[in-house]
Amino acid sequence: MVQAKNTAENVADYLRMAILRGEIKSNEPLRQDKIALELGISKIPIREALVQLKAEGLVTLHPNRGAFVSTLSAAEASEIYTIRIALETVALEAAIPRLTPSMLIQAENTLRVMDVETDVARWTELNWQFHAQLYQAADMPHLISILEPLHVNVSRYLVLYLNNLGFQTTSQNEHYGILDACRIRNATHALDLLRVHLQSASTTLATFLMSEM
Amino acid sequence: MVQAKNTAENVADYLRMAILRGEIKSNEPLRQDKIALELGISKIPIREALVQLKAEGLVTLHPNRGAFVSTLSAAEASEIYTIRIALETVALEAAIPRLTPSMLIQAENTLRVMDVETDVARWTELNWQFHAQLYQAADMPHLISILEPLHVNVSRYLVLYLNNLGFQTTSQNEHYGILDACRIRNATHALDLLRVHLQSASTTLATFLMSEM
DNA sequence: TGACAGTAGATCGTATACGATTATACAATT
DNA sequence: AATTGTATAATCGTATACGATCTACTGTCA
Repeated sequence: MVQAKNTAENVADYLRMAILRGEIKSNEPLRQDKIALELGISKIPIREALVQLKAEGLVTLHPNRGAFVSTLSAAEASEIYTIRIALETVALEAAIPRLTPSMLIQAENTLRVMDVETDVARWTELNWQFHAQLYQAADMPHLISILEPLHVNVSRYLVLYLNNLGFQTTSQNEHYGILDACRIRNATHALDLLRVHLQSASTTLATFLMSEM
Repeated sequence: MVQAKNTAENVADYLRMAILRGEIKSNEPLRQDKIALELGISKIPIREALVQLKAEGLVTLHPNRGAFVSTLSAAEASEIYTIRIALETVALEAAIPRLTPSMLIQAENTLRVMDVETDVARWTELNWQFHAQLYQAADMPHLISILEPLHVNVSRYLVLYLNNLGFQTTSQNEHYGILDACRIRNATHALDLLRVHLQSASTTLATFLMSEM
């Protein structure tokens, strides 16, 4: 059954996408009246959407002053990756013995699509899709629901420099390596590769964030 | 600066406490009109509070049907503890080299208060306070903000059987052990004790939840 | 000139009102 | 008896309206 979404959830999706695609930049205010006018609705569902986005870490709410797109400091980015490494290794470890052949094929298909995807925002979506497909087998929905916003929160910065470097190629090689290790059920190796994969993304992002500020 | 809270946040605090103290039981509906009448306010801030509590995992929202206090299955409880073990060991490891003497004394004071606390709801609050005091030194606010709702979400079940067993005594012994290991900066030992501590809480809770359902 | 008070406009926060959706009770039908 | 249909009540969702708060600007006074 597909849950019918109310207006607030649709607004949250709309704003999340706008933030992710960089259409609304860091520290920019999200004016309730303005968004309401834009979407042709009232402020009520927008306020609820903002509470939701606050929980995801995408916006910061200042009482009586409004909502602002949150900024990620280098320290915060590194903290998020530390959390991701801790949780994603747990997820992958639990997943590996449960991965079915069809799951592995689906994950590989995602990588194939990523190989030829040029839109960076879409590429980061697929990036999470690949990881999530593997973690799905762990059957830990709560863990996934914690990981997803963490991924979203850093990926909006990743898109800013993805074009420049050979990051995508390196990242893809690491992805194929992880997938191969999963296929032969070599958990130790898969976890090592995943740690290196996330760690390298972490340092790349931290370096980028420091150079910007 | 102490953030001035708006009505929605106060409502969230009020409802969270009511759920935690068992005044509103699992699966019970949270009627917007009823709560609004009770508190003498309108539904608008209540709806925002419910979105917040949904993010914390305390309530489940069904579109057009209302909000209900969420239930924890044995599987979900065990998943939450798996997440907590992964994250709390990371936090404690980062914290140990940074713990100051005054922090250690404050944590010990919390344990002393717990020794004589008879109200179980208050005891679980202090329990989290003890853990959080240690983790604070890690300087990882995002990690703490993920851990807190996880702790809150299981503690409302812990209070249901805390009275019966010798759980509190065992738990306190483990707490003092962890604190001692922190004091002598023996990270390996502290992490081992923490893992055992959480694991035993996990199995106790899982057993309890299965016997209830 | 610089600090401050006062005011106007922008924006937020929430009470009220009402249409939309869902639940309930009960009659009609098979 | 079980099922379907319908009226009614309960509840949710959101638009509108307005008071409260904040921001920016202006003019006053030292």
